[in-house]
Amino acid sequence: METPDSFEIWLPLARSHKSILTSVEAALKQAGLPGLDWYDLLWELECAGSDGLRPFELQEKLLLPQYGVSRLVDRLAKAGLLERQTCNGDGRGQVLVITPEGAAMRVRIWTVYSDTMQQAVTPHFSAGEARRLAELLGKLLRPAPADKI
Amino acid sequence: METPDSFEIWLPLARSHKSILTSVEAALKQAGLPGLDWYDLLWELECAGSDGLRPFELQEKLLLPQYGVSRLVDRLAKAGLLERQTCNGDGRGQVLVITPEGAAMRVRIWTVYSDTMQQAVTPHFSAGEARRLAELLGKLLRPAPADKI
DNA sequence: TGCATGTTAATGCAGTTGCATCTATATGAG
DNA sequence: CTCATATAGATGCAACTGCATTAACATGCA
Repeated sequence: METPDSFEIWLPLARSHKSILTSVEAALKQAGLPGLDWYDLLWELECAGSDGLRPFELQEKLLLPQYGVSRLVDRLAKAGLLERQTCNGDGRGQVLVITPEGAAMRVRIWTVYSDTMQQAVTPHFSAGEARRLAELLGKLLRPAPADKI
Repeated sequence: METPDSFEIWLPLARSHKSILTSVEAALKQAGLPGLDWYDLLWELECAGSDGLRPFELQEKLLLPQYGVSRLVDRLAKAGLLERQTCNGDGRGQVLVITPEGAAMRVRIWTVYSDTMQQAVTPHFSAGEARRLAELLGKLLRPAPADKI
């Protein structure tokens, strides 16, 4: 039995990612809701609570480039979903805090997001398979064991 | 032991996808090569050989919207990597055929793509894990068993 | 044949992204 | 304190994307 090369992982990963993402974004658009980039940002802000987050912290959490965060934040702020507060202690920076409207929007997105996702993923797996897949995908995220690089 | 919900699959899937994709695109840019969208198109054309492919066939294979293919093809054509041939039998359509330059470019991209991918994926898994992960991801692509929808 | 309907592909426009650069503030050495 | 350097965030411009629409051809039916 052969060792699969990395493309036998990457290829289905990329394709299923694209296909699921397309479904979810279509469902959100259908519902007149903003896309997953907004959701992800709102989620992080909501987790951070009233302490808020600095843009550069979002950058790390969301794996976005600096200007990506800058503009995304701009749009969410214009939509009233977050508030920019001046950062005492660092005059260059700012602190981003979710508004009640932002939190409400996150929930609205969530209902559609969650639903579509469930339909796209669940039917393909038994409980055991799902658990194993989640576990294996987790390994892809964590830093690789030092001896294998 | 609990059944994981679909997000325990989607979340690491989305994150690892983004992170791997970013690595590969960065490596390609670094090497002065075009991105993966160009690669994917060239690959399909090369597979199709001298028969070529119709744009709407690419659309299905690449999971791209119609206008996406139209413009991507435009760019590749301008770069001389494919040729548009008139389609005898359907005056609306055209047949896209890869040029020798296109095939050469595909190989150049491949060396970087393949290399970066290998580094991003391989260290995380044993051979058995890799095989299992590839298998499970495959299930996500194929249509779900009818009785589970 | 003549016309209604469907299919293939292109495109104008507005919104978004990537890249490079820029401003403003912070930090540390002398 | 003063200057060099580093960091936080914004922005101009060109390229790209999504959406809606359009043009050109195909197909089927009266």
